[in-house]
Amino acid sequence: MSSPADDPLPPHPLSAGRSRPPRARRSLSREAIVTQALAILDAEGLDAVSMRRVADALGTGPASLYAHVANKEELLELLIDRVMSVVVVPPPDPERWQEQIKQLMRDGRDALAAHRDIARANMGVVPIGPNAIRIAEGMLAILRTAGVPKRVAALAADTLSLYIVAHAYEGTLWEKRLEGEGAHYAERLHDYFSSLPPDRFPHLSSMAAELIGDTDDGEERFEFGLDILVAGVDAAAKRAR
Amino acid sequence: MSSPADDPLPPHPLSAGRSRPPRARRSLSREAIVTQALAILDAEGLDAVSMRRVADALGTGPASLYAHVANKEELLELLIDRVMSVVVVPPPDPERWQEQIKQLMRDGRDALAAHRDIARANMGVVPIGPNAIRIAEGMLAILRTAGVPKRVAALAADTLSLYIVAHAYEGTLWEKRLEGEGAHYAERLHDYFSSLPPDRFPHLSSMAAELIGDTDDGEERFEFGLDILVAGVDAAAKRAR
DNA sequence: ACCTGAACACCGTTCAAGT
DNA sequence: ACCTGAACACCGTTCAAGT
Repeated sequence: MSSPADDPLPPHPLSAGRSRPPRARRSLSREAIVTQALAILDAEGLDAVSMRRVADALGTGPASLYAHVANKEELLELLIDRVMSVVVVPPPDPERWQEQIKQLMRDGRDALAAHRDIARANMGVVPIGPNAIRIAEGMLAILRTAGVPKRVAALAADTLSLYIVAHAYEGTLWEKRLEGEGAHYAERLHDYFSSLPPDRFPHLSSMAAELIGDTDDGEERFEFGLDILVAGVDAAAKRAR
Repeated sequence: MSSPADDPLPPHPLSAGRSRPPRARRSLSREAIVTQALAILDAEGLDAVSMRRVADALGTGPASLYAHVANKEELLELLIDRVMSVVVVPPPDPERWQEQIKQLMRDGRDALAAHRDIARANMGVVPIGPNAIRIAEGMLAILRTAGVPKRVAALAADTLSLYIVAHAYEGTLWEKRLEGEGAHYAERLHDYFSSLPPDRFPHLSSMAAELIGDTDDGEERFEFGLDILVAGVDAAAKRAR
């Protein structure tokens, strides 16, 4: 998960005697800090990504990071943008706009899901990094090219982004419960719903199976939301025209 | 914002000489702890709700709380359930199910919005308290009575709940930015989008006004999502039948 | 300009000891 | 059974001092 281009290299042997740049080697950089934060995120999860842990992994103290990032919030914004860099946006095709929107949303969800509970950090942030705006531009391009009015497209982009992040976050929570409380977590939840008094909770008690679903129905739940949202945007666009 | 019924009362004068219950007065209780946590939440926000602050406000140390709540997560779950207690669920009316769902979602959003950034805590939790299951039962009752199939109703309840919490949380973030960076935050964001190079970001740069909206268009954004989601559930239900 | 050690003001949780 | 003081192992951030 390391990004070799970001690692500081040892001095190149052929440049040994040559004139050095005026200031000594910069052992830290934004890139190196974000790369190290990503490694910790992937290995141990978001809670392990502290200024102290990142600094420690870089062989320095937490105060040193503040020469390169304003604070932890900025570090997390940079980390999110790094994670989002893998999402590619397609050239808009008005004939297939609904499928293009869905695929972009799946890709965004996958990018977040590939890095533990990074989605939790994304919840608390107005994403404004280079990749965030690149993806937002791509989503707006698909909607506008398909004839969705400006205001509807803007509202839709907002709602769709919210759904991606919220669903990715919900998925990590589910995983956390499963690993934390053993594989019987879903089973215990199912039993709890089933055991509710049917006179007061007729629906909850009889719908335990549907509410819990399989252990691995996150994909179906995500697609259900995708269908609903994209169909809703289509309807809103037609209404607005 | 205090709930007098939860405050420990001084000994009643008429009961002065009577036989006391076997153990000394219990100065702490779940109810008192949650009430104090709610007061701190309302006064200073979620970040101020720490075990130490709550204990301090109750005149004791943090360790004392652990006799009544398992950990901070449980305290936050109890707090969320307290906040949700104001939401009332209507008797299902199949003729008006879409409006009933929307109103229930507005009420849930309002309950969260009335207590600072409590929505952030709600993001990280599978709500299972008495009020959470009461509201879930009410939502499922509306959907099922209107003829929505079980599986669709279960998926819809999940997606709708996610939207309520995610939108409430997004709203608190916006407020935090506005108060933290002054009223010019929206203006600066608008200028940033406008200033993006139009050749690379034609849509973002030309849609700044639509994307930022008025300072107070949270209500419109929420209603937009409500329309889309409820219409989408209706379509999915019809497809499934 | 960049980096550092040390400190400040906090966290959640545990545990032995008290009543 | 309930409560407590003290400690453990952490946090993010600041600041004077170094180079």
